[in-house]
Amino acid sequence: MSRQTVSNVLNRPEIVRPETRARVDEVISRLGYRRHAAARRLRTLRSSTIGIHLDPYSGGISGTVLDRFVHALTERASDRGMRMLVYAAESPDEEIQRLSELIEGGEVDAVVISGTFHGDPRTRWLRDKGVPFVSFGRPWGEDDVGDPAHLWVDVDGASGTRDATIHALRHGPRVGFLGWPEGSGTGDDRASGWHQVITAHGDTGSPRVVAYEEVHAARRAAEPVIEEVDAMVCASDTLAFGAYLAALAVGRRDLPIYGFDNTPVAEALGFSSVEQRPEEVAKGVLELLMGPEGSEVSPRRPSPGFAHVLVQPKLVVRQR
Amino acid sequence: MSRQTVSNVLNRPEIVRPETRARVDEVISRLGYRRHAAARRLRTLRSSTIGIHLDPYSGGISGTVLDRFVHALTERASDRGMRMLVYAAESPDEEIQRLSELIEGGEVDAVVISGTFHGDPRTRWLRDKGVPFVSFGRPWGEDDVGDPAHLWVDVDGASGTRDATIHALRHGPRVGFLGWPEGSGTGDDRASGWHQVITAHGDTGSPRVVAYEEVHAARRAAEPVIEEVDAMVCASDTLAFGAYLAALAVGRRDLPIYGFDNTPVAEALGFSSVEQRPEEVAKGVLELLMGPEGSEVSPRRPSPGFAHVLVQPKLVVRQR
DNA sequence: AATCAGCATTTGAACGATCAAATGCCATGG
DNA sequence: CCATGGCATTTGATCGTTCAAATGCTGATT
Repeated sequence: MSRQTVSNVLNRPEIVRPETRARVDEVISRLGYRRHAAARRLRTLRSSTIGIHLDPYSGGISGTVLDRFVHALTERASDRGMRMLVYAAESPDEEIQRLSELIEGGEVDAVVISGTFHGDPRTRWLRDKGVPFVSFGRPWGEDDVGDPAHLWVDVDGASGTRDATIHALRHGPRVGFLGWPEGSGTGDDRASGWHQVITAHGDTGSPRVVAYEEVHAARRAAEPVIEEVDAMVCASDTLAFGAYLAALAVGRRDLPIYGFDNTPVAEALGFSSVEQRPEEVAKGVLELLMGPEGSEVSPRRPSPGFAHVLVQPKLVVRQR
Repeated sequence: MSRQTVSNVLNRPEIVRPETRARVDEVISRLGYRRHAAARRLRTLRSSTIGIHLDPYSGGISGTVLDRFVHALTERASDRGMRMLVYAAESPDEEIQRLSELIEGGEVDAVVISGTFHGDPRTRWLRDKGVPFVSFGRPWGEDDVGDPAHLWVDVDGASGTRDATIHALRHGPRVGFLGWPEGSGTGDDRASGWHQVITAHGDTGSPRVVAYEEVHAARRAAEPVIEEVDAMVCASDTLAFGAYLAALAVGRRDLPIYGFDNTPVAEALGFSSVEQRPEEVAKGVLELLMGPEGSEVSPRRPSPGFAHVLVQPKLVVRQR
């Protein structure tokens, strides 16, 4: 029995005669043989590993979304014979440093980055190096959106707030919006969903207020409008938490509130929230990197139709 | 210039003549050379990688502790020239399956497991295989505690609730405790800290109630006692959240509450909480695996004094 | 001047797998 | 009976690094 036949049984079983294959399989399981990953990597020059950045802990309520995403990705990658290697970096520059160690050392075949912004140096660096990568989050720069060299997966925020707003209108015509200050791609996207539905409904006076991603800032922002609305749609669960406290303070315990991210807090306080579906995002990421079925990172193909995935979020309705 | 000299510059620079070293360094940075990780792993039979399990997302508020721990571990491992590989598994049996792939394939040199329990099959399997591992969390079986073959790092829960209770006594003598049903090592440990302080204080009537780790269960459990206490100490932020809602419901908005884990919710609601200090836990894990300074996983040494690390948590006091 | 110690550097082999090409085997057909 | 083709299996080379041992160099000692 030769090395190569064993190798064939493991990598291309269909070319080995069934009886030979069975014999090899038997010996493999009897001896408990496992092929050595490093030797395989050396020979194939593939690591079958995907790198992913762990954001610095920011302390936010919505931090769980990224963790759920990492988890989902780990599960799905495992199904495709891939491993996930995590790395930490505090700044984009440090991240490029880490990336270059990982890529040039052959430790990862591809990377997943998140929190991309317009003019992100990581994006440029990765593209220049020819490294396969996907970002969780749109680049939010007009030139990049149609660019098939930059693969991305994102959640359709506008669709989420649209659904929330439509549902909120059941409780009355005045549906307020509590969002982030203008200028962030994600924030403006979420605001637009509310705005579309409200204007389509002929409304002009529903209040819109803004606050930074912090519970008490959100509460203060919500207070002036909380008594005059029938429901509040918010850009995040953190903001929704603030709105909840504001409503409580004026005795409107049952004011319908809609958050975003469906965090444990939304569940605990019992307000509705838009679920980002990290599992779907993870699925999209792997499809972009490896194709619909593949078990290795495929070279970037330039078909614009398959460069992006926009996940439809799902409104989770809760009664209080 | 020979291969080996370059290798020496990278691995044992002190044995290379300084001028030669400088020349090699110059060429390395000029060519942007990086050694190929897989080849190194193959030759040394070390992967310089540590595996860590990602728990299935349970939706709890306190899930953030483990994520912070993973993050801290990733940062510190990187400082020591180590990488972190994450894997997912739904059950102990599946986890053993994953572990055996990773270990026997030479993908990891050591693993970190969490949530260990008495008679945990993972522990036994790892020990039988001779795999270096550390658990985050005590095994909670008497025979294992003194066993230097099972390295562990844990947070001193009793110390945390002790600090919280001592602080709570400033607000009055009746300090209640909201914990988990008896039988879990961690839960009983945290309860004991409160109990020690309360009895040392000569108290006999301070109420103790229990609930499962869920906000509304906690709220219902807290309701019957919430009016008769001067403060509440809780075994987790989830429980504390429930106590907070119970206090709010009876108009005791300012009742001092002490949680555990110092999650974003504690910060948002402004109650005190015991911080687990995941960074210290991560530091302890690496010290057990690699020694105080080393840059590779060291063979298990049998000195009982260095088999365990008990991290002192820190009470974060908040005013409302 | 020749020998030797001590250190710096180079050489040959090996880690365990896969790739590409060569070989062996069997049935078929001239 | 031997050549041919097609498929299954084996052989030789290689991936990039480090280990162990050999070699080369320098300066001090005999």
